[in-house]
Order: sequence, then structure tokens, then C-alpha cells
Amino acid sequence: MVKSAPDTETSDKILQAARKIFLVKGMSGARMQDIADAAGINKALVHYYFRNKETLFKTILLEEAKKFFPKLNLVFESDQPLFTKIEQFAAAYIDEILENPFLPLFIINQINQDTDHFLRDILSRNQPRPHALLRQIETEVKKGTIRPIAPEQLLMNLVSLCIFPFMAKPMLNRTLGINDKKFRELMEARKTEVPRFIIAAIKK
Amino acid sequence: MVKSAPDTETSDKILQAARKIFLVKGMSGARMQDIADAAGINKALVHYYFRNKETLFKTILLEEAKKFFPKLNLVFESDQPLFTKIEQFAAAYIDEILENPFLPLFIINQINQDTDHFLRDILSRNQPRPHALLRQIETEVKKGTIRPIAPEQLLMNLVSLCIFPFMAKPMLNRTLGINDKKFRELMEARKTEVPRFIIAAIKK
DNA sequence: GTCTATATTCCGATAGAC
DNA sequence: GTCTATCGGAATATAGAC
Repeated sequence: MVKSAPDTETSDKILQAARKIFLVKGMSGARMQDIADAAGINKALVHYYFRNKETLFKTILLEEAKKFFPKLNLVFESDQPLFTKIEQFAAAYIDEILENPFLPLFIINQINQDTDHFLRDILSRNQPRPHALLRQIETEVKKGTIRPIAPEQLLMNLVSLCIFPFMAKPMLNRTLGINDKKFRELMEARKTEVPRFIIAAIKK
Repeated sequence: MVKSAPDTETSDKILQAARKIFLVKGMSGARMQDIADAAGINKALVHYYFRNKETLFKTILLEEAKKFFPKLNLVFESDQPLFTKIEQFAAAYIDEILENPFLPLFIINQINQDTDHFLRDILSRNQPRPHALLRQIETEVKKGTIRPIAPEQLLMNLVSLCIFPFMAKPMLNRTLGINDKKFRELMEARKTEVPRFIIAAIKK
């Protein structure tokens, strides 16, 4: 059997289409017909490659979760000084989300409805380990290098500042009266703005 | 016709049940049967009071949107000095979300799928007006009272720091190894921690 | 107003031809 | 592997008795 180029493989077309639909509409909002249409094939063919909707969805979810969670460890596990970690995390994470703007909201929605513990199990294998970072913050506070702050609060601040604007994009666009181009510029600026803001807040 | 107490009225029971279900599961994930069960009545009765699922959903959505958006104007329209505004907003908004933890994610999800522009039209009537706040920040920067920062960035920072942790709660609980009680304590602390953090970042 | 029973629609899934 | 046609279940919605 001769295969066509990988990116035109039917299975890949389905995955690509499914990703697009599921990330925006979620499991219950997506239709197998929509996915088939987006892939330019027949609905039955989707079932031929992936037994059922749930299988297809979990394939996508697993793939995306493996993209999302390990990136968090950038800030947890590197061996840099605190300020450097913060700078690297913000730049890398915002860049990542610029490429996948729907990913954070999708993942958070799935965690919120993870009734069968599918994601919980993925998480337990790709466990983020914030312990080192939290202790690092604690140490800096004790040394008096940075202002007193609960390590958990600082961690939440960093993640919030990087992720939230993407989830709120439609609201921000409207409230600030900006278009997609302007939004992207704001996010590009945030790659340095967020670390600057945080460091100004904690530096003595 | 004699009415029972308002909170035991059938229509109110339905709305209360529908709110609980829709806020967690969304429009497509919710079942009319679930709502009927939660209200302790028959499924047909839901259709008697609200013609169909869409009508019921939009009733809830309208109600919740009217709760959510005007609260944003707390930070936009009050006549206080900048630092006071920030303090008041964080305290009031975090308190509000502590009472309605599912509200932000619900609203943001709806905005993201607002294909029929239902929410867009609500928004255009309850328009948040950030202009005054943005100019206020700009003025302070020019006066040299606070460090240079783009007004839009500061606004995004404030909103992000208040809202995001609630949306990411299940992830935070797991990553930080905390329970609901501890999470609530962290959020209570944030009511003063967020303003302190922001002011430290921008104060000269 | 509230229920039971039933109609209708929608959608995931399968059968079977090519 | 890919399609057309269809099945079957689930969910929304309505009819009609009480």
C-alpha cells in the first residue's frame, strides 16, 4: 500500500479537524458531522479510524494536555535564579499560547468536568512539581532578597498574568476597542511586561 | 390564585435548578431531565414555564451577565484615587466570585461561543467604560506618581489576578496539594494581597 | 399546574455496496 | 478505504388526562 504525504493522510486530516472543532466547542458541543465536514470526508470514515466520539476526543485531549502541562514545568524545574525563571517562563508560555490561543480555556474546561478522572490520571503522570520553586521563593523571602509574599500567591500571580488575557480575549477586544492585530501586539509586549511587573512588585 | 412563598414557586425552583446545571455544564452539556430532577419536578413542566431549552438558557445567561459585567464598572467608574480603586475592586470582586465561583468561567465560555451575538447585544447595553480609568493611569504615569506602564496592561493585570485563580481552581488544588478550605483562605488573603502586589509594582 | 405517555428531532454508530 | 443508506438511542418537545 502506498501512502500519500503524511499531512494528507486521512487519519491526520481527521485529527486536525477534530482538534479545531473540539478546542472551540468542547466534547458535548461538537458534532461528528462538523468534524467530517472540516476534514472534507464522510462521517462514517471518522468512525472507521476512531471507534467513537469519545475515543477521538480523548485522543485530542491527551495530545493537548501533554502540550499544556509539561510547559508549566519550565518555571518549576529549571535551575535558574528566581528572576530569570520568571522571565523565561513568561516569554515561553505567552509564545506558546500565541500559537495555541484556545488551549488554556479548553484544558481548564476539561479539568472542570473531569468526572471520569481521565485528566487526573494524565496529570498524575505528568505531575508539575512546584515544590522547588515554592521553596526557592521562601528562601529568597527569608534572605530578604525579595519582599515578603506567600509563595503560592506569587506562583498564582505569575500564571494568572500569563494565561488569563487569552481566555478573556473577546471581552478585552470589545472593552478596549481593539482588533486582533492590536491584541497580538499587547500580548507580545506582555512577554517582557509581565516579568517587569512582577519583579518590580517583589524586588527590594 | 394563591401563590406560595416566592422561593418555593415552581418557576423559581426551575430557574434555580437551571442555573446550577447550566453554570457547570453549559448549554450543550446540560439535560432538561437533569434540570427537572434538580428542581424536583417533571420534565414537561419545565417546558410549560419556559418554551424550550434555549429560552431557559438565555434567561439564565442574561441574569448572570447582568451580575457579572456591571461589577467590572466598580473599577472603571468610581471617583477614587487610583490606589483606592484598585483596593476596592480586588476586595469586592474576589468577594463576589467567592459567592459565585463558576460565574467567570461560564461567562467567558459564553462570550467565546456567542455566535448569535446574544451576549454582544447585552454587552452593548451594559457597556463597561474603561476610558476614565485608562486615562487616570496615563495621567499618573505622566505626573510621575507611578512607574511607566501601558494603561491596558495594568488593567489586564488587575483583572487577571482577581479572576484567574478561580477558573484554575481544580488545577491549583491539585498542583499545590490543597483542599477547598485552604483554597478559600488563599482567596480571602488575595483580597489584600493583590492590591499590595500591584501597588508595589507601580509605586515609585 | 402537574403529570404520563408519546411524538419528533437529532446525532452517534453500523451495515453493506463499491 | 470510502461512500450511501439506515438504524437505534437519547434528548427535546408536545398531547392530553387529571
